Amino acid sequence: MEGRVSVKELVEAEEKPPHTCHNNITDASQKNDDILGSTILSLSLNNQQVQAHRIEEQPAAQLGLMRDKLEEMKRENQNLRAMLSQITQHYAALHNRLLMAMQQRPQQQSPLKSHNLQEDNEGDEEEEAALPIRHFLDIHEPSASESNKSEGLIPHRNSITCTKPACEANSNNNAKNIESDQANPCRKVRVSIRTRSDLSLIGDGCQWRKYGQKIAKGNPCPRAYYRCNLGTACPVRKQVQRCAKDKSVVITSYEGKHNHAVPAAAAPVAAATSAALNMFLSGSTTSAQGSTQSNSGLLSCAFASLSTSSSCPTITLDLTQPSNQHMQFQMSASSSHSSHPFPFALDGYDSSLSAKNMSLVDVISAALVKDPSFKAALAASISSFSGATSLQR
DNA sequence: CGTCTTTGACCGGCGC
DNA sequence: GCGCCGGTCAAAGACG
Repeated sequence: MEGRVSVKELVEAEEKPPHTCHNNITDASQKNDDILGSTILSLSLNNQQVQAHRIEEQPAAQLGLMRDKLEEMKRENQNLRAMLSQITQHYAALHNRLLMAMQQRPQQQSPLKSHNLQEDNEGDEEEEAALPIRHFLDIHEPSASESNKSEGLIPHRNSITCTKPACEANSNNNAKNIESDQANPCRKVRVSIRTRSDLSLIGDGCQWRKYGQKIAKGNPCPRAYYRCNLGTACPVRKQVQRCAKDKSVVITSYEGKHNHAVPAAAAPVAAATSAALNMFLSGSTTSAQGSTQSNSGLLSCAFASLSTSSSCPTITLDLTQPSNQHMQFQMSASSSHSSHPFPFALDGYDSSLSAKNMSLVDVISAALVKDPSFKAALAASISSFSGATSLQR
């Protein structure tokens, strides 16, 4: 049924600006209207044919079937319209917040002033609501030493966070970093995908250029560094390393968001990572106003326990769990002891897929197609994750 | 010859 | 201040 909005379309829509998303759903709604029209037309044509040929058997049953289909499509149309209005509302709210943030930004040009301002305004909800970007920059507290060493994951450094008095002396350097990171805030969150594969590099549809390799401490397997080779100066980077504990497990970590159109083959992975980043960002802004939906208590607790050794937030999609035929979805802060499985399981996901050396695209596509709630759960968990991070402040 | 990979050097952050 | 470590750079080599 070409008028229906597929999971892939929704995922792609997530990456696009709200107005594009709006247009997509409007288009889909229009498509459904068209289909409704053509169905009614074919229904009447069928009726004419039925009358013309005087077919006595089955017309009633056939008519009833088509009426059912019509009703189903009407319901779907209503759902789409509801989604459309919801997205319109969300877009308006986000747009307002963006405008507020833009208005406030000129006041924080001096980083030292900004830092002091942050301290001075603790508890001032109105002020915090107006500074979503700084919220995002401040919530990440890297800890280089306590990283996810057992899994071969490394913390992402954040030169912005300034918690030590000595750090204030370097506020000029931090100013540069703040500027650069505001220009590229997407590198704050890492999306890590664990898959079981014999291949050294799992295809994900994108074109990568290797720019380095290191043997990290605590893991004899080398870690390879890749940079996205599509588009000009694409900020997306990826790290590939085998798990120290289980060498059949490949950990692929993505950082950043593509600044160009990704090939269709890479869309599922790009969408998963991009959606994670987008929702982390939007969740962060939402949490600034204290209205984050904290619908994942376990997850919030998991992150809340990280307050002492928090580091680069990592969203882990574990596609290696063969035991329960579920896809494990967890979020961590690059700290093995503090990462807890997220209580979401994707029913029907065949974990044997990953054992067949499928590409990440295949695995994630399968996951997204088999259960659309996967994406919804991803969104919800990220929202609560970012909500929890702001609560730590 | 152009592109990609390899690999040692370098840089910056962090802990002691 | 020093050493460790993760991340990045860039020259050299490999490959088609």
